[in-house]
Amino acid sequence: MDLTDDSDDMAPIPLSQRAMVNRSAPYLEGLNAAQRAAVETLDGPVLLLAGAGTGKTRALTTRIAHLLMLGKARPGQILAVTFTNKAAREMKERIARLLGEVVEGMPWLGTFHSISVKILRRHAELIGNGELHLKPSFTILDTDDQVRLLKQLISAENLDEKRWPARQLAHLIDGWKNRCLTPAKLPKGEAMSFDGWGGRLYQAYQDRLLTLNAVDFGDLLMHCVTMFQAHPDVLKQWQERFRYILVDEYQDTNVAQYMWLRLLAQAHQNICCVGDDDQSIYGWRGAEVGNILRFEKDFPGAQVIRLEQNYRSTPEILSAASGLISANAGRLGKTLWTEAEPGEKVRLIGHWDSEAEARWIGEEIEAFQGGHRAAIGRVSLNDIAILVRASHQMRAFEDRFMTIGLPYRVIGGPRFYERQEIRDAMAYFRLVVSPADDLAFERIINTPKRGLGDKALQTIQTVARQNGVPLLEGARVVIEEGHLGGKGLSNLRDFVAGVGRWHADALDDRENHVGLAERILDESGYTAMWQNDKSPDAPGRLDNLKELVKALEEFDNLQGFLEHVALVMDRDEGEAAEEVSIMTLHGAKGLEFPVVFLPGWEDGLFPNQRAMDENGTKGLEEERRLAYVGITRAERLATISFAGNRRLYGQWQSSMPSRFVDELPPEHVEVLTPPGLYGGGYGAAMAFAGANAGTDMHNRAAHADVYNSPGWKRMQARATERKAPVQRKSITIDAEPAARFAVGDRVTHARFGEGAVMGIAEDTLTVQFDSGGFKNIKAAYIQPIGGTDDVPF
DNA sequence: TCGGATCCGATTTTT
DNA sequence: TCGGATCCGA
Repeated sequence: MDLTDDSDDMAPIPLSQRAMVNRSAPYLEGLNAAQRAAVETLDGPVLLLAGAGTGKTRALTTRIAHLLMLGKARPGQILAVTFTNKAAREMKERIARLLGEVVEGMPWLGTFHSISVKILRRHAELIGNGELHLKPSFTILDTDDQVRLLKQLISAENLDEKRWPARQLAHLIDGWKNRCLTPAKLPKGEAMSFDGWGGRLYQAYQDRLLTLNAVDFGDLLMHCVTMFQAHPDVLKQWQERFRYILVDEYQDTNVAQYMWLRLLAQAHQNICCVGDDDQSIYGWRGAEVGNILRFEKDFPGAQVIRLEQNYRSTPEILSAASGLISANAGRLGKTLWTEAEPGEKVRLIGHWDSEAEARWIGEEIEAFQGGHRAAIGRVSLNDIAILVRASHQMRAFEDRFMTIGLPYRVIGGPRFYERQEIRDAMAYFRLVVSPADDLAFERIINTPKRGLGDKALQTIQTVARQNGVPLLEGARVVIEEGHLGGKGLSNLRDFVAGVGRWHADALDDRENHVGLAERILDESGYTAMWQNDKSPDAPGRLDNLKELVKALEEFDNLQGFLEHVALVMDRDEGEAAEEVSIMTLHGAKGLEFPVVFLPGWEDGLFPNQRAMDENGTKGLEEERRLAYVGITRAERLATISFAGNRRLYGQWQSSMPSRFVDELPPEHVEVLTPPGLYGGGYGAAMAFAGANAGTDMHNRAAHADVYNSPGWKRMQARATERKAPVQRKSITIDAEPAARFAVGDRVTHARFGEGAVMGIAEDTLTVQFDSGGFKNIKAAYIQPIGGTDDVPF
């Protein structure tokens, strides 16, 4: 990447184009009043509250086009931030379309991370710890490398991996960096995390990153913010550059991103944040709804524009979703409306078990294909989505659809660049391009098996450290000085010689990098490793490797490819075939489908038990927003379902319909009679009871009486005689101080059973359950044994 | 060093 | 149930 050339950023729009704008602005036609205001209120802070399906992306991209056309800013002076690469790509395409491909790209339209990288590369030397400084060529560590590095540091401190798992530490560090905090600045309770080792390991980790000239994802944002804070002159330069700032999905910003934005927006104050507090579903990874709620305080004089006309869904779907979300407190409040023709009510159906649920949905989809639903019209499989809360729910559908031969695609599985074989191959390329990449070296030194295990690696590491050189260099010394013997030695010699040879070839301009990549994989024996592998997925992996090599064609050299992959970890989504989409609710955000199935609405699964245990009312509300997101994905028909019994971890568990079912406004919901329950309540009830009796007798939850659940009663009542539904207030559990507990107390939890309190932090208890394992749970969900406190559970 | 046996734990996931 | 991490014997 060229670090100095700004000419592209600053290219003005050709005069002729601007002249055209003065005559007319065709892209403004067809916008409603609110959208138009969102586009034309250009100066000063703007908060755009855009409900689901209200044309937010259109408003946002038109706004950018308008800025350019009016000559308010050149492309290089507009900062537009998204959360995913996909969103950034889509925005670029839309802008190009609006402008008739006038503007050559938007250099500062991208994700928080990709933009931070561009900024950091120009000021890398300002980041450091006094002795060591980052170099502009720094590499970006992904989560996998991050964890491996932490593992090393943990064992270097002689800590037990079991008690202090690297993954958990990585998660903690992420959380700190999300908030631009170092362990020293953490609030009291948190500072002790990882048993007091957190701070020390954090320091060691950051130092190690500097030595490796690497940053992790969290650093990208945090370094930017700290750098801006420490160097006002640099900050000023960037503030002046970005005359207009736009932020998509503002409700998903975390504290670090919020600080980053505030710093950059301070000079011009032309910041337009677009978001929907009702669609904030990423609290668990650091998103702060508070950012959107206090926008007006942060930017005094901010204009708030609401986009409330929905263009996506039928009135029934919209009303059902609105009714549900109204149970949440502290919303900014929007009233979505639509001019769309009435359609079908949201359908609700209960099933005996998860298999029946999958079977029924499969049959429904087949019926659509047969064109049996005139009200909806012809539906292609691509128009249908099944949105689940947890990915383990997907299996039932995959199994069923496989048997009946219904084509489906699972969206969101392991990404292309996260697959083992791809990461291995990438490590080879990384090592060839930068021989000092120790993490890459460690990953592939014994892949394929070269008889170089832990012992050999340790020897190399020791020698490398003694000589102060990278591992590859250390390996050379090991060979020369003969610290290793036998087969390992000769294999190591071949490996080191190979890397040296490929490295030289990579520097040779005449060598084609695609051919080189192929040769690396062949000569190293990596391809052969999978060819000899008998497992059923080996052929697929070989295909993936071929695809990887093919992807290289689009780049000038290996270096450029690696730079791209570190940040843009996306793969092509084959849209060619007719397939039903199966994905998680989180994965469905921002998408829309004519027909949507929402299975698994059972208490414990959705709302998810753990979300409620760990975050109390807050967690429940986030689950409810997730339900809202789910329903609002549907354009014409939404079908919610729940199952009385579900196989979880190989055991049958029965559960009650979700409390969200009770919160749906009855007038917009049609209750369907489950297929197995024709012929009267008794037979059906017996079937249910039988299923319950057959489950684990020791599991108290298994005996929960499905028929006493309000959701179920209501279903029965309405299916037979259309009585007014039993209205139940949703259970709200206020965060309760943990004061009534002390460490060592015996306690009980509705799901996990009995245990002992091991730690207390604010209103959260760490409990070791007799069934094994620690859990962090809000005190409100825990009952002291022998106590009389009434816990609503 | 490597492979098979065994034990453990199990949301959501982008960059 | 199933995938992984870990343990242990050859």
